[in-house]
Amino acid sequence: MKDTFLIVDGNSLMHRAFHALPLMDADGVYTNAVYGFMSMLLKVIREENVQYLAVCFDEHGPTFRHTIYPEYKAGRNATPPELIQQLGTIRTLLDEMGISRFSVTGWEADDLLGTLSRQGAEAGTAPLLLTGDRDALQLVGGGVELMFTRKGISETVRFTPEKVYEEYGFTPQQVTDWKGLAGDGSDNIPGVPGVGDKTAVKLLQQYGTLEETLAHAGEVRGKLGEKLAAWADQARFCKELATIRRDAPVSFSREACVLPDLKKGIPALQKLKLNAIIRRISEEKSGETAAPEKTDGTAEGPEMLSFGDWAEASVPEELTAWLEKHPGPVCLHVGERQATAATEQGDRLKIALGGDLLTPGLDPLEVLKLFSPVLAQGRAVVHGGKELLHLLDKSGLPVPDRFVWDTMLGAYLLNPQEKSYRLGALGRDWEEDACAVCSLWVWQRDKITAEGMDGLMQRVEMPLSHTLFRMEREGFAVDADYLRELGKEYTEEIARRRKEVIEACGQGEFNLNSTQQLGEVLFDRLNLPHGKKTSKGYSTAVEVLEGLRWDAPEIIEPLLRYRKLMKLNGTYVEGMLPLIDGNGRIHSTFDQVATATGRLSSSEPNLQNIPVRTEEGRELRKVFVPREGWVLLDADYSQIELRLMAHFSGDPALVQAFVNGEDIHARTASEIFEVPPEWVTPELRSRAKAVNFGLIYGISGFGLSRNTGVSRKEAAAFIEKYFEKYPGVKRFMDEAVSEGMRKGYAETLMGRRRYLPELQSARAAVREFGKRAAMNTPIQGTAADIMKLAMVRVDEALRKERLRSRLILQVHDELLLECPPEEAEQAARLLRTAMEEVISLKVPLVAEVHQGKNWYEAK
DNA sequence: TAAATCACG
DNA sequence: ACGTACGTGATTTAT
Repeated sequence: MKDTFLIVDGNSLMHRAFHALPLMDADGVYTNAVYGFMSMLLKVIREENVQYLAVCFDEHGPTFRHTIYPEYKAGRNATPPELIQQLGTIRTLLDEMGISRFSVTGWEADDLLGTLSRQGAEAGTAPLLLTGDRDALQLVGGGVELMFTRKGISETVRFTPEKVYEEYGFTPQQVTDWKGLAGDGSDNIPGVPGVGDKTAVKLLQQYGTLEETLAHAGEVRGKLGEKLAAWADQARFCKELATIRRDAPVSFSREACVLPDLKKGIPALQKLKLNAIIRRISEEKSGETAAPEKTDGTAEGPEMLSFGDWAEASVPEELTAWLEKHPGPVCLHVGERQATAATEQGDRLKIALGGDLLTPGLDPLEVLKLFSPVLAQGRAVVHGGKELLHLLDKSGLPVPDRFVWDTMLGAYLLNPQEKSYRLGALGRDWEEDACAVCSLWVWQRDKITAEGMDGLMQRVEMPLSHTLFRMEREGFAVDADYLRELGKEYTEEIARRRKEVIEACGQGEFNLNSTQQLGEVLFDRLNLPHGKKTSKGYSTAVEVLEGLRWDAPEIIEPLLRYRKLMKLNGTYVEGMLPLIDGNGRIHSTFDQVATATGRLSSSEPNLQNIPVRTEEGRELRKVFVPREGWVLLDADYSQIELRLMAHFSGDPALVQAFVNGEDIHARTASEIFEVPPEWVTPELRSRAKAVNFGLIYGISGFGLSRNTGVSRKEAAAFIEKYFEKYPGVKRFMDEAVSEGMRKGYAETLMGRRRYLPELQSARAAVREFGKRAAMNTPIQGTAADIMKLAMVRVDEALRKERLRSRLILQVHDELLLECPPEEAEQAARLLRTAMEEVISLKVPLVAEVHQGKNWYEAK
C-alpha cells in the first residue's frame, strides 16, 4: 500500500473554516479559522493514515495569470481583516509544529498543489489533495485523489476520476475545457457568453474537448454555433487561464514533507488556547509505546455549573417575560412537579406544576405552550428531544424542526454503552432539571468537538431524531383481518401439533414450552442422545432437535413445527394485535441510544425482526400494507458491510470485485476454493458466504465451523486461504485490533466510538470477545452511520420537494416508504440516489428499490 | 430478574 | 490455554 501524501490548499481551507464557524473571540484573538483548519487537518490525517504532508498558500501580489490577464479574480470581496490576521497565525503555527509549508511569489496555491501532487505520484506516494476549490478537480487522476470539503468543515467528499464524472458529467481532463466554455464568475473568467454550466457539459459530452468543440462550431445550430465561432479565441484563452500548472518552482522530498510528531506542536497550540485540538492530538499515538488510556469513557464527568438564585414564575406572564429576556439558547426541562429553564450564563427559573389548594401550580400543558416560542425558534437545549416532540404533537402544539442540542444524544455519542441515558443517571445524583441539561450540554459540546464527533452530532444524530419522530408518528398500516386469520390458522395447528408431540412422547401431559420439562422427557425418560450443551439441564434449541430427527422423527417433526408456529403466533400475531391503533396502524418506537455500534433498535413492536428467512414466516409480511390507495417502496443496500470491508481494507481484489459488480460470494468461493468461476456450485458459494459473514463478525475457526457444520480444521483452512487471497483484509483486521488496544475504542468512518474495556481484561475469553468487537464495530457502525445520514437526506429531500411520500421504517440496511402512486417513480429515484450518493467510498454503494402493495411484495 | 429460545440485519 | 461468531427485542418459564 502506498503512503498517503496529503497536500492542502491552505487558503481554501482557511476560507471554508472561517465562514463555517462562528467568530470565536478568545482574549481578542480570533481563532475560528485556525481552529477549523487544524480540526479538519487532524481529521483527515487520522482517517487517511497520512505519512507525508504539505500545506500550500497563495503569496500576496499579482501572479503570472495577472500578467497575461490583469482582470483575473477582479471584483472579489476583500478578505476580512479577521481572516488575514489568522492567515498569519496559521503560517506561524505550521512552522512551529514542523509541518512543511509552501508558497511562491507569483504562483497560486493551486499550482503548488498541481506540482507537488505530480512529483508525489512520481515518487511513489499516493497524493491526496485537500481543498474546497473545484478548480483542483482537474488534478485528479494518475494516482492523485482529492478530498473536497463540503458543508462547512466536518464533511468531506473523496473524488476519484470516476467520482468526478459521476458528479459533474465531465472528466478531470475536461475541467479546463469546461471552464473555457462556461467561464467562472469567482475568478472573473468570462468563457463564451451565453454558454453556461449545462450547455458546456453537453458540448463536451459530444465533442470531448474545447478545441474539438470550436472546430465543429459550424455544425452547431442557431445562436450557440455563432457564439462559439465568435468567441473562440476568448474561450481558448480562458482555458489556458484555468489550467493549473504542474511545473511550479517547488520540489517534493520525503524528508522535507514527512508528517512530524504532532505532540511536539502542543506548546505552540497552547499559546493559541486551542485546547480542543490539543486534546485530540494527545489522544493520537506517538511511537510504539503509547499506553492505552482510560478505556471505559467515564474517567471524567461533567461538572454542575454554578447558577444564580432561582427565579420563580407563578403566572404565565412571568415565564414569558423571563424567556424574552434571554435571547440565546435556553435549556428546558419539564418534570413531574416542576418545569425549569436555564441558560449558559447561569440564569435559571422554575415553575411549579399541577398544584393543589396549598401549593398552587400551572397546568403542564400550559407551560409547554409558553415554552413553545423558544422551541419554535430552534433555541431549545433538551434531553430526549424525540419524546418531547411527541408530547408537543399530542398536545396540539407546533412541532419544532430543530433543537440546539440534545444531551441524551450527546451522552450516547460519548459512550454508547451507558446503562441508562436518563438525565439523573448521567450526572452524579443531579436533580433532573434544566440546570442538569445545561451542565451536560456545555460539557458535551467541547468534548464531542474534541473527539471529532461534532459532524456526527450536528449532521446525523440531531436531525435524525426529528426524522424518527415523524416515522414513529406515521406508523405502518397493518391488515388486522388478515393478521387475525393467520392467528386462527396458527392456533389450530399449534393445538394439533402439541397433542402429537405429547402422544409420541408417551409420558403424559407436560408443558411443551418449558425447556426444562421437555429436556427431562426427551433426554432422561426417553434416553435420546443429549448431544449438546448443558447448564441447568439440556439444550433443546433447534440445532439440537434437528440432530435428533432420525432418532425420533415422530416427536421431533411436530415439535419443530410447534415451536415455529408458537413463535409466529405468540410474537407476531398475539404480540402485535393489541398495538394496532384506531386507524389500523402500529407505531414502533425507534431507540436512538440503544446499541453499542450506532444502530437503531425498534420496539413495541419490534419491526426489525419480522420473519423473512422462511416462506412460512415471510407470509406475515403480507399484513404490512401502505395506506389506502398508496404503494410501498422498499430500498435496501446491497452488501453494505462487505463493501465497507473492501473500503477499509483497500484490498485490491475485493475492491475490484465490487467495482466490477461481481457476485461477491461466488467470487470469494472461486478464490478460496481455487476453482474457475464457472465451477462454483451453490454449495461452494454458500460456504464462501458463511466465510464472508464470519469475517464481518471477527472470524474464528470455531465459530465458522459451528455455524456451517464443517469441521474446525476445514474452517480454519478456509480462513487461512481467504487471508492468503485477500491480504488487505487480514491487515485491516489486525490493525483494527491493535488500534483498539492503543486507543481503547473502535471507531467508525464518521468518528463514532465504542469503548472496548474488554481488550484489557485478564480473562482470555473476554479479550477475544473484545477483539471480535474491535473488528466488527467499524464495519457495522459505519453501515449504521451511512444509513442514518441517508435517512436524514431522504427525509429532507421529500420535504423539500413537497412530496407526500414518507419514511415509515428502517431495518438496518433497508428503508421503507409509503407513497401516493403518482409519486412512486420520483420517490424511488430520490431514494436510490440519496442512499447511493450519501458518501463516496473506494467501492460503489448500491441500493435496490422495489415497489409493492405490501411488504412481502416490495422486498 | 435471568435464562433459554428464536425472529431479524 | 482460554471458549467464541457481531448487533438487537419479545416471549416464556423458572427463580
